[in-house]
Amino acid sequence: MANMNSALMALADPTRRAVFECVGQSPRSVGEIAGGLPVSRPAVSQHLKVLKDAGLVRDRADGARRIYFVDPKGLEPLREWLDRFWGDALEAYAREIEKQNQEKGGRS
Amino acid sequence: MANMNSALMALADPTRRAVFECVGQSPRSVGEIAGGLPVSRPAVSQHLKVLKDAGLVRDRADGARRIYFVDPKGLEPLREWLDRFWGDALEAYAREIEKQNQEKGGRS
DNA sequence: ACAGAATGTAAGTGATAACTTACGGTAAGT
DNA sequence: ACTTACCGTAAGTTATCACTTACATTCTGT
Repeated sequence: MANMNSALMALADPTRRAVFECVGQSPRSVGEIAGGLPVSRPAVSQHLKVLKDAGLVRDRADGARRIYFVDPKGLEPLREWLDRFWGDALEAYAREIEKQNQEKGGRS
Repeated sequence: MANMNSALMALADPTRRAVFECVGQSPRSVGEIAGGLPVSRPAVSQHLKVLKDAGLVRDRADGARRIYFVDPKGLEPLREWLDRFWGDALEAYAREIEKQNQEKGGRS
């Protein structure tokens, strides 16, 4: 998929986000990632599959191992959505606070 | 809570994100929000509670109605995390691609 | 005071997701 | 060729989540 929805769903789970951040520090194998987390290796493998389907990570072969590394492109849709929403939210919030102040001052 | 984890979990659900974006366009009541979505009004109420606990929206009384509006502060932790991770990811990705090119060129 | 509107909450249900163990497949070393 | 290491996937279980209907509460207007 690799759209914003799949990226958000993938990053929502704390364990999976820990996997993502671990891979973000430096490219690592599945066993290395699982070694630093309180879950089994297959669990990490499944998390990596979700992250890969979301376009957040990619992998390459290294002998019998598989090295995973982050793909910044996967974060781009999320960044764009957040930036756009951020601007609108700031404006709307300013208008809302102004409205509340008017209500306070204008009451009988 | 109002940390990054709760914000991500709250925004992961498509319906709840639709509620969030609807409120983001302009402050609205619960009934107005539910009118534009294919779910019941109590469902919207529950989604708003999650968004409120995550610090993403706030509400004010308006007679018998409740007007909900976005709070940009709720998005701030998520923005900071994403910006920081974005920079690291770009560097790491550049190193990774460089390494892959070296492997290609350096093979016997 | 009463009727109606708007909302929050409780209870129950179906689906989904995260995790485990068990198994199959591929690559490296002896 | 055989063993070992590393990984992905299937099957099953448990918990959580999103949704619905039913009910309680608060506010407004008559």
